[in-house]
Amino acid sequence: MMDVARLAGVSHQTVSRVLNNQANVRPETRERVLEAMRQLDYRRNSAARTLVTRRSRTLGLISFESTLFGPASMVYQVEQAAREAGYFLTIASVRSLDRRAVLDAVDRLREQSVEGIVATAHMPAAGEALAELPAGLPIVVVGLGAAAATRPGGGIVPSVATDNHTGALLATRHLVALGHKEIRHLSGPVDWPEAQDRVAGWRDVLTDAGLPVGPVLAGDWSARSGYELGRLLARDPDMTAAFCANDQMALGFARALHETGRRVPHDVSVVGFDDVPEAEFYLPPLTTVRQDFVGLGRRSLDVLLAQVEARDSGAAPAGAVTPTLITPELVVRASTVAPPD
Amino acid sequence: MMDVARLAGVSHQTVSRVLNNQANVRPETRERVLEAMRQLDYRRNSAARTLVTRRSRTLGLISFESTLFGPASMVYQVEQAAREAGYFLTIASVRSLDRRAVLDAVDRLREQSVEGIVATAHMPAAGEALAELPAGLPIVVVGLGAAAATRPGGGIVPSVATDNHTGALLATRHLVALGHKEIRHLSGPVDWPEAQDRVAGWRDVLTDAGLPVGPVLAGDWSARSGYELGRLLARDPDMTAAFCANDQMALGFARALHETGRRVPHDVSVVGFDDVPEAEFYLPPLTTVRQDFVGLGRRSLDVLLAQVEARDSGAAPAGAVTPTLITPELVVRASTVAPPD
DNA sequence: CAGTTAGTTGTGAGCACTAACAATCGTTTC
DNA sequence: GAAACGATTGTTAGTGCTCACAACTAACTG
Repeated sequence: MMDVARLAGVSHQTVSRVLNNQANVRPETRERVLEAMRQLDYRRNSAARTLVTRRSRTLGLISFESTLFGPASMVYQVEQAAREAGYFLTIASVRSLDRRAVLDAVDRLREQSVEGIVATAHMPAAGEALAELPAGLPIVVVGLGAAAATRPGGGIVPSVATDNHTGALLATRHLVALGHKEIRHLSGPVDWPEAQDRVAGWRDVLTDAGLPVGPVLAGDWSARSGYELGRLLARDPDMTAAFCANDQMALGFARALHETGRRVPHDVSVVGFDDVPEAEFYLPPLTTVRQDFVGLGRRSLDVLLAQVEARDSGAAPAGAVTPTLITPELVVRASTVAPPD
Repeated sequence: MMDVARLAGVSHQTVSRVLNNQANVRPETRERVLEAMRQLDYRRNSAARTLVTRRSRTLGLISFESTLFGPASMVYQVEQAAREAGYFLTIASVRSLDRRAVLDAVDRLREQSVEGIVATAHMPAAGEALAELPAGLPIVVVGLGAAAATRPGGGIVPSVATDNHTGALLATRHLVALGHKEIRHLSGPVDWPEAQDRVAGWRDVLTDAGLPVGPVLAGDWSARSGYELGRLLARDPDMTAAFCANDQMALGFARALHETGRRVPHDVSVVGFDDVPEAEFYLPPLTTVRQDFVGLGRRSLDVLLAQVEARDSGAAPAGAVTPTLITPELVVRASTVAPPD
């Protein structure tokens, strides 16, 4: 910085002013400084800046180590939104979602002095861990949904999620409307709030319609788990439709049905959840519930930045923040038809 | 830090020594300091540390904004490897792979004073952009493969990639061995080195076997592009097999064949590339070439850290680094059989 | 018992930057 | 024409940490 100042014939403070786009610098001086910067290929040392301003302009992302479409797109959405707001993004991935792993990740990010954290970590253990955090640290949890966690201060951990309950409603009602009576559900891991909300939505529709509610078979979001549950369920002669907790499980499920001689959709209708880009090209093309992952990412960053800025301007942290829910949308394709006869 | 020192009754320097696990601190003093840290929930200010040591202990990842399985798993692999080596990871995603976008991303990372960059950016424009970087900045490109870029200093941009040529060889030979004569190829975007290498492998096998080499149909890695090319190719009555540039394209391709009444694998055999977790559950389960994404991520970080450490210890940067290639593996499933009659 | 040594702890400077204040200059106002 | 003002630029201090070096302590040597 001194070098730039010397070359431009000004003081380092003027260089700083130019760097931060402050007013009150004569245009020609500004130009001289910019030219000097260009010549020296200067770029500011953000460590020094962070040190003195006490603002790192960095956000942290805690991401469950998953290559599923949802979490993966979240990374990019959040980074892009962060960049547009002038923040850097550091990531901390976690292999498992137990309390310890999540707290470790938070610690790593805190050491980096991030100004806020986006956590795409869903299990209750994760929620609890996050609730334990120092009250000052802005955070938003993606996907916690209705199961919002309360923090020691009494506030709620702000969260943004797809309205999974409504999504499940949409999917199940669609099957009911087609005339199905025996509608099964392949759920995600029972301790994930997302999975729970989808189970609840499915159950609510069946109960309202006076239809039998079968046992819930839980998988782990993977196609393999859908396949394995499918092999089990294929023995159930009454089933004419199934709502799967995500598209991958639906894929595995359809494959298992196919192997056991039951055709999709003629014998069994299948609905997924997510609408991954491939779902349209499955055989048959999958009816599914589309989540707005782009909106989820953007919205969560909005919520986070609101906290960051509130803290920065010394405002009291907003009290009870209600969880933000984003409504998903049913996409009807070829995997669902009326039941046979 | 001063607070900790005061509480433990030592100087700030002793606290620093404990913090950095330096020797020559009496065990009981160390314990006292650690206890004080715990009591105050102290964590070091990494900005100050970076400022004085001139080492940020942060690496940067430039990632093409893609939710494909490969790029997505790379993020986690790299983060994990970085963490284990004691580095933080900052990400900069790019929407498009033109020179400008890539250079912007590099700039953002440099402003963060990252010590090295992993770029999962593949197009020649990206390669060129990276080749222009200041010689001092450690970098590794994932996926550039044989098309290594040279830097102004004369060195080669170090790269780690799947051996795509060999992968294509494996896939195509498999089809030839089954007795196919008319083997088509659906490639990725022609300007991606990965796509080019796969095209070359396919062509080499056909030429060696004296089989006809049809036109190359280029897609964009998406299932949709596979589908669209499939609609076109379905009119080709001679075709009995196709090698697709990735699994998603293979999926779309199979769907198009199905729609036009040609059965996979009975009428047309299909091979993919990647072995995404779902490939095993496609209908039919997909024969494909498995890429070792875990190895790719780890290996690229090894290569990067070697440079970072060399620079740190003042060693001359290694001269001509040969690109590291990781050999993929053929996974035979149900989508390939001998041609009809 | 002085002199050396190794182990441990403390002191001062400086990293690159910004905030706060001080100084300069030309212009306006009365 | 002096005082006041606003715009621009400069000076100083301080951010939390590590490095280099200094200082102290206890043990050992001749």
